[in-house]
Amino acid sequence: MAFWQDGYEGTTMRSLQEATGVNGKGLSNVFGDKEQIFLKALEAYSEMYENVLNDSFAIPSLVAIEKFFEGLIEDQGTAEDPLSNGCLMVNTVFEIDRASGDVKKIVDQYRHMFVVHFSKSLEAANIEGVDDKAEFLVGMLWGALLQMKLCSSRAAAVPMTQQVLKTISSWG
Amino acid sequence: MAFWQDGYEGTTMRSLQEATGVNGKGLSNVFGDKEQIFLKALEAYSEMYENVLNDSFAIPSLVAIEKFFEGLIEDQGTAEDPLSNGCLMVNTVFEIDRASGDVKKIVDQYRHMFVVHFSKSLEAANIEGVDDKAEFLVGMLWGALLQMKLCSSRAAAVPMTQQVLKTISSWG
DNA sequence: CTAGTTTTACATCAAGCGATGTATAAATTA
DNA sequence: TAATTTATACATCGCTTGATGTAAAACTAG
Repeated sequence: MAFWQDGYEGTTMRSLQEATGVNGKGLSNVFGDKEQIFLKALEAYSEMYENVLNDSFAIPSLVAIEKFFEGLIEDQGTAEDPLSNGCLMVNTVFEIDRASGDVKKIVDQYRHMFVVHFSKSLEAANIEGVDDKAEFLVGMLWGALLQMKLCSSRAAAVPMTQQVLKTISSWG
Repeated sequence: MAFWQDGYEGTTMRSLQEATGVNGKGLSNVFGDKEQIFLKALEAYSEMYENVLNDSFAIPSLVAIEKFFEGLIEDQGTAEDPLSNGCLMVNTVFEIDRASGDVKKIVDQYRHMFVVHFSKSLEAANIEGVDDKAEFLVGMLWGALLQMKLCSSRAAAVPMTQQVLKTISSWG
């Protein structure tokens, strides 16, 4: 996705035309202006990760959480590799801070998606302080993503991820 | 600082003129082009935080680390409030990913600054696995910053920060 | 085959950008 | 005070952007 690679400002209508093969007039007629297209892209991204999380947390448990964080630092090498372009939602928050409420809303529900899955897994494991610990885990996720972004290296998040795994196992 | 508030792309030469009161020609003559001005701003920001950290970690200890994280979630309400505009360095990484090596270098040494201070404090407390734990703490810092940014609320980082404090005290 | 409609490719528009040139005002020095 | 240098205010340039208009091409229906 063009927005993922170049950001919102970095993506021009012309580059969108090249990337999609759809003509400029066609893009405008079907989707509307640039912001509308971007919102569609955000929604598509969110849905994609919703499917991924539904899969990872099909059986809510501590093991699911551990597997999730282990997966973070594994070299995926795919187009969806968070390292290559980062998380589109996180990128978006930083780029269009003052953006329309629509963007904020989509990002918020994206964040909430992680909180819910973490909470369910913690609950299933009969752990106390579910809400706080879920927030902690989400924070760790952001930390790992940022660490990888800052260092341009997936390995940079290994030490902190290992510490998280230790903490999680101390809960069980 | 204008770059802090509006980002690199969002800051125009004209807004810089208004903000500084310095004329456009003067800005160009003294600093050079826009990127040079931005690099100067980054360096100034880094130096500012260098002083803050030197102060906070004047006496390297676990207590210093704890105080640092407690300070994160306290309402500062100042112009340097990380919540208002976020961390300039983090913002920069997201905005100009493909930027010149100069930017990357400054951001890297900024990150390193935190690692060093955390490491020294952990060493002073005679804790094993200093390097990994320092990386963990830095990751937690990014996580807290991002959490605050995503939720537009300093309080949003409270649960995870408390968990970090628990983890730290478990080391001591 | 032809008339009507949709899709495509390209041109064009106003606006905003960074950068620079050009006169005027201020300051400094002899 | 007069001459020279420095600093300021404003205009302008070339470029890129998002958006839209226009004309040619492709497709569809009768």
